[in-house]
Amino acid sequence: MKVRSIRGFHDILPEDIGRWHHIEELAKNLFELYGYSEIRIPALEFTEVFARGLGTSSDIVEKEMYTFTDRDGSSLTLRPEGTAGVVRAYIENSMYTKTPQSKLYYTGMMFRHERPQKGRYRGFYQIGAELFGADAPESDAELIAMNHNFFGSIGLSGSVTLELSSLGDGECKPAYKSMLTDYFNGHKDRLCEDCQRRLGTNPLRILDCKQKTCIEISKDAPKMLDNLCESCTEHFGRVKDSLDSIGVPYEINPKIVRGLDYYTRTVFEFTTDQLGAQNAVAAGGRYDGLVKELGGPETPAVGFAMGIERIVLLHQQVVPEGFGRRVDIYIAYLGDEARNAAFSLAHELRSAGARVGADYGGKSLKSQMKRADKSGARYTIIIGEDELSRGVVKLRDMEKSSEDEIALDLKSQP
RNA sequence: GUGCGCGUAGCUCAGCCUGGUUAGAGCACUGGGUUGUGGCCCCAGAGGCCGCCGGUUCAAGUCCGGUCGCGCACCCCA
Repeated sequence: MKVRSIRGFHDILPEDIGRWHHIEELAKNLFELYGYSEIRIPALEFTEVFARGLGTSSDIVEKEMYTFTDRDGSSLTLRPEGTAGVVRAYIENSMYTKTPQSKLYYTGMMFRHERPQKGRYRGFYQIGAELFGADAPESDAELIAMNHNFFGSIGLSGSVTLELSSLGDGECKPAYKSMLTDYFNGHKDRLCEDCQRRLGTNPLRILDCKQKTCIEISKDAPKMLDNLCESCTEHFGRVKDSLDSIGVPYEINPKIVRGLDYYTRTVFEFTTDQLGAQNAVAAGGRYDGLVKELGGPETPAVGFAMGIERIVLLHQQVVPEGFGRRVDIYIAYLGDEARNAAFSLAHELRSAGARVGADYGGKSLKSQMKRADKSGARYTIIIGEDELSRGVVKLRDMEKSSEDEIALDLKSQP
């Protein structure tokens, strides 16, 4: 029996890594442009960090966490998302005493024990950013704009849609929730099985149900956006105005339901219709209560996370070519003496900064040329006995199929 | 956790319905056609517990049952 990887976990192979690097580099550079710094935090935390952070009724905490007992009996969990751990680090390192605002970004693998499907893995990568200590709506807008610009920078503006809503704050959110529960209770017998259950757990999700009768019932349900308190209405209005003022397009979707319990006020998702059932490629929002919930001072915060696999998948569809790794020069040789020369020359060229490919397998020149072709090298240097005795090598331009002889030691810069 | 689909060469798949010689193709790989020149073409070669276990049968890649694995969808979510 061969060894194999765990279900839902996958390898990212060399042929794909160029695209990953491209996407990750653009994200990091962009985030730093906005003043964010990277923070690296553990993949493993005390279970409590997530249980308290995400809310015990959320599906993630209820049934999707990789939780196990450590040798001393404490309960540990592999992070299912990034925010709770960043908040823990923010509190533990008293970052609120250092600067009035903290702008942090992170990247790494997250773990959720779900049934895998297209664009969904049990071990998957996210890049996320969190802004602590800012309660102004313009901060929400700036963060969203940063996310929007990221999609622009990797050429996916046309493939994603920004959906925006507000969930209300500590006051109007619970009030709306009970209003909604009352409403759906009145139609309970007509709701689907799932929705009857949701009524008890999270009535907001009923609004997102795909069953025909549930959709019908939802049509006349009270809307969160009509029931925001005065300050939340004003906050949401200013978020929209700010986005308008810099031309970031969005669609209001009052049915956005985030999976984590900690969100307040602004929530948003960048969605696509090109990835099957997994339509969210990035999502986030404001979470003003979380820092306090985890034992820190009352601190407003807003953040988001992007699913890298999903973005890579989408990027592959939109920009299919051009991310293979290449070498600049391939060195082919004939004979033992020439092999020594090839070995030294490869070393020299690499010292000079060229990406050089060569294999010393003693294969035929034809075979070496094939490998040179596959390696994507623009030039192939051919060292034969003949040339060696004259102190020259052949430089073949693989695109033009032309050859020149150049001196072995004074390499002209190709 | 639920439903549906699929497991045959490194990869993509045909063959299964209607059981019957040595299980096929394309791509990739190796060698040759060209004593030292890539892509296109031609020739040859190598590469298979037909996922696994059991059942039916004279005979199973093919039919049946189970099991494991994978995929998609639901739930939920990045």
